[in-house]
Amino acid sequence: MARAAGVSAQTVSRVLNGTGQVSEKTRATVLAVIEAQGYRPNAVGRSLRASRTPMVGVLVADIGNPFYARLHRAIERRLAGSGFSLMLMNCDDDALVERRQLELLRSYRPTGLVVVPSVGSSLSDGDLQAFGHVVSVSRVLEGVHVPAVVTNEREAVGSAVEELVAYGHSEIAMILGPREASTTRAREEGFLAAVARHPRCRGLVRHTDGTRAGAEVAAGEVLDAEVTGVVGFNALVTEGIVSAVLTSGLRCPEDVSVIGFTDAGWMTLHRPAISVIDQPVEEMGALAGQLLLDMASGKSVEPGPRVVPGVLVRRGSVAAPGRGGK
Amino acid sequence: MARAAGVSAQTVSRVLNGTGQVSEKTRATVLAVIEAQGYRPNAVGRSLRASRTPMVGVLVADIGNPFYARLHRAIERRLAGSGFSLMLMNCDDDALVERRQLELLRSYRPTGLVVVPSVGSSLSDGDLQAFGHVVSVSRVLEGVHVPAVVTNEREAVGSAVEELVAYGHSEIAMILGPREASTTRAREEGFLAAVARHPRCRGLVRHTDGTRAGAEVAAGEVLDAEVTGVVGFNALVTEGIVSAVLTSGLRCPEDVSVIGFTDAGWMTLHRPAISVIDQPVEEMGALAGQLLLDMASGKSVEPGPRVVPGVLVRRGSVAAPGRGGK
DNA sequence: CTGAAAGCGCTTACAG
DNA sequence: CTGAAAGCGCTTACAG
Repeated sequence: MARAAGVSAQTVSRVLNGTGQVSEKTRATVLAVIEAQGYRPNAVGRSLRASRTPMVGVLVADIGNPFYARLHRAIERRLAGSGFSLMLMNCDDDALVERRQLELLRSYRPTGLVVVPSVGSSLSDGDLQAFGHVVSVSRVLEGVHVPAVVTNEREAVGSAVEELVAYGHSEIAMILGPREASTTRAREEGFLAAVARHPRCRGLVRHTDGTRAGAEVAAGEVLDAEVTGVVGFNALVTEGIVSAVLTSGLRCPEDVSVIGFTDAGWMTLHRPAISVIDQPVEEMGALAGQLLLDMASGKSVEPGPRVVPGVLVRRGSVAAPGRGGK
Repeated sequence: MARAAGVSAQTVSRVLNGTGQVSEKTRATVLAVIEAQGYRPNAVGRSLRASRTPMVGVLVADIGNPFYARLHRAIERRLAGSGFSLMLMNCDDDALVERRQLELLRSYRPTGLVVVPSVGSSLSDGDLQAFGHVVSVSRVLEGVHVPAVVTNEREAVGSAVEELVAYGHSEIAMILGPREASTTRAREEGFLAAVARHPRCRGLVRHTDGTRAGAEVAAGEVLDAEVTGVVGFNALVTEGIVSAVLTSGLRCPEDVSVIGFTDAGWMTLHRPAISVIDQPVEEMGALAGQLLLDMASGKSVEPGPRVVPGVLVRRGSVAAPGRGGK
């Protein structure tokens, strides 16, 4: 390349990076040759020299979950034009796979990492410091000091409980995810705290593996227990709840009210449309991307959570409890 | 690292790669120091030397579409343990973004590329040869000679038509995606060919932008035209069709039968459950990964399509046409 | 069995 | 304004 233009490699480098002084004539020649040859600078050489790759790893628990797909897209959008590329990795919510994926990522010397820790993740500050800049999203790692982007889980779930109570429900349940997930604990606490605010109200809680099938079983049991309102842990669990309502022969919302967590396309398609606590995924991804850009540009960024509000979207799946009530 | 173990860099290299001869004693020392330091070889240095990065780019049209998320996961699974990492990129079905993403990817000198071309993609053989090994999936690029993994679109859509005809439908429609997509053309041909096999059958076809909103409008028009059976182009379009059926006040399957294309979780949740032509996404991803591994290992791989069968999954959304029929 | 030398493509001082 | 030199971390011959 440099030879074809009749100049040295570092002159090409100067033209490409806009550093140092280059005569207008030389610059034009170099740019012409670049164009003619379809030359593209080798990012590997550049990274070796810089000892950092302009790449941000994104490790999520389950790429099949639309929430994470939307999150990836939002981060990508925020980082567009910054020169960073994204390397998306999936760990199937397996702590061992997570560790293996991070090892692989680390070998590329990335500039940063956005991580949604797996359930039962054993990641420590020590593991993460090799990544330079780390932001965690949605789930929080115990004892790890990195900036985190999270939803106001407790308040958001609380607003779902208040909605059910306002409609007159007193026997309500929440179908949760795995005990080990920080989101499960936060949403459970929010649920129980909100229920406790209403003396006549009784709250039932079930933990599941977070799959549709698991949630369906748990929801079936809860419905047998004469509950009239059910809150879902996430979109998949909400699928399981709706499925259980259908197979139990109960009607929604006449017999059972349902509120989901995290919006999904099918929720507006279902009859009744499913009311839901929606998480601002785009905002969360953009914020995570911004935090990473700040850190990468040397700004000091405090560790700890950035809380983003979940919002109750009212549709048709909540009504006054009528089950056995007439 | 090498210094800490009291050996030269290339001895460490030999231990790490299992090449050449290393005494058992030296090997043990080196491994101990690697372990103690948490040393991880720098993939960048290795790639620079090899002039190829052990990385496979995966460029999809829309990461928010669960089909592509499942595809990515299947490719990842097939490539697990091969030493290749995946770099997932999204182009939002925009040919310009696609080109930009590929430029970025190219700067990393990846070993291969799996691409689902964007609608209206202008990619040529010339653009793609910089990637060494390329496999296209789902959509096919006109005039580009690479191995491709595709569904038997025509036959699969044909089987949906046959199903409707077998139930007695004669006025049927298909809501398609964008004209420029190869999948649209193939599915349209399959639809029209199957309809043509039945003289009493009339087939109506509508092109859309492939979004739920666009499909909803088109499906609404088609339902006004007294069609009794509708076939969807993909999962999102099928959402639009189901939504249009709901808002039109018609009942499925009593008034209108619906068959989707590409399975999605909500389809079993909807009442009636939606019958669908399912694509074997896992198989497609595994095959794409396999083709790439074959090419990377120097096997000669013929360009051209590998056809994988779509399968009709019968659920509850098809019945005999009753609309105005009694 | 092990090390010194060279080079992958780039950028950062340093000379001129 | 431009180039020769050095070095990022690795691996591939080549000596010993």
